Amino acid sequence: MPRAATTTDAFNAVAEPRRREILDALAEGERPVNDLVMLLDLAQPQVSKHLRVLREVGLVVSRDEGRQRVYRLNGRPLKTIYEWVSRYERTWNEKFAALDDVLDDLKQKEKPNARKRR
Amino acid sequence: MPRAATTTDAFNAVAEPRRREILDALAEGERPVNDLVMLLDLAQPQVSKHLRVLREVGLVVSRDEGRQRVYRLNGRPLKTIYEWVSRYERTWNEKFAALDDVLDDLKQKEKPNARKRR
DNA sequence: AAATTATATGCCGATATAGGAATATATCAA
DNA sequence: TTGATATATTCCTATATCGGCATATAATTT
Repeated sequence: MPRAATTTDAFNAVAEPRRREILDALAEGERPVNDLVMLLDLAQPQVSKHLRVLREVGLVVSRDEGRQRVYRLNGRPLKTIYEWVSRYERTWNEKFAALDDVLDDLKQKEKPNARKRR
Repeated sequence: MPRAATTTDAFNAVAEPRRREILDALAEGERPVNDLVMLLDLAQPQVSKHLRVLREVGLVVSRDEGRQRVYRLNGRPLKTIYEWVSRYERTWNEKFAALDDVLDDLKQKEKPNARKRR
């Protein structure tokens, strides 16, 4: 069984750094494909392919404008990632870590035989 | 050129749902491999393999305890993901969106020929 | 109609998966 | 020492990917 398709979800789509760059560029405003090509210094077909993946997971939407196709960001699917990773904020944030220590101490007073984590 | 290795960074390591499950389990406290095997209902070799990937990107560390190997979470590498995805919070958060609208209006008063996004 | 511009798709090749099964290694128990 | 337990590694196979290149499609201009 190979890896899950890049179009499976936002997690997989966004694991590719070029696609994150594309999203970053679109965060400043919608753009036609060729703008992205020049901005990111990528070959046009690769940009179109990356955009296809991003569209399939709903991270971008497009609109035709003459012979250009203008792509626009839709960050909504990133919410899933944000929500998952947010739960871990305490593991690198010192303030949270300090708070956890206090809470651990309180718990230990309640049940003296509980063992401490972290 | 194939996809970037799963061990390239946290983005790639965490794109696999089983590995997220493992991290979720470890978030509650360190555990030996077999605990994870039973908890997640996965085959032992697959768990070991997933743990290897997680270790290579620094998301877990291990400690030997008798014949068990106890794994502990290190969320630090997730910070990169958090920081990247946080920049997009406004794209799904209504409050931010409303704020952006206000800011857009203010900008339009300054330069009347600026065009509006979103 | 022909040429130009903008974008998408198709084909190719190399490669790193993920799971399954078997096996290796290492520690502990009898 | 033998057996049991805990974990890691190896071999297997199928497949999706990424980039490069060529080409298809579609709209616009001359």
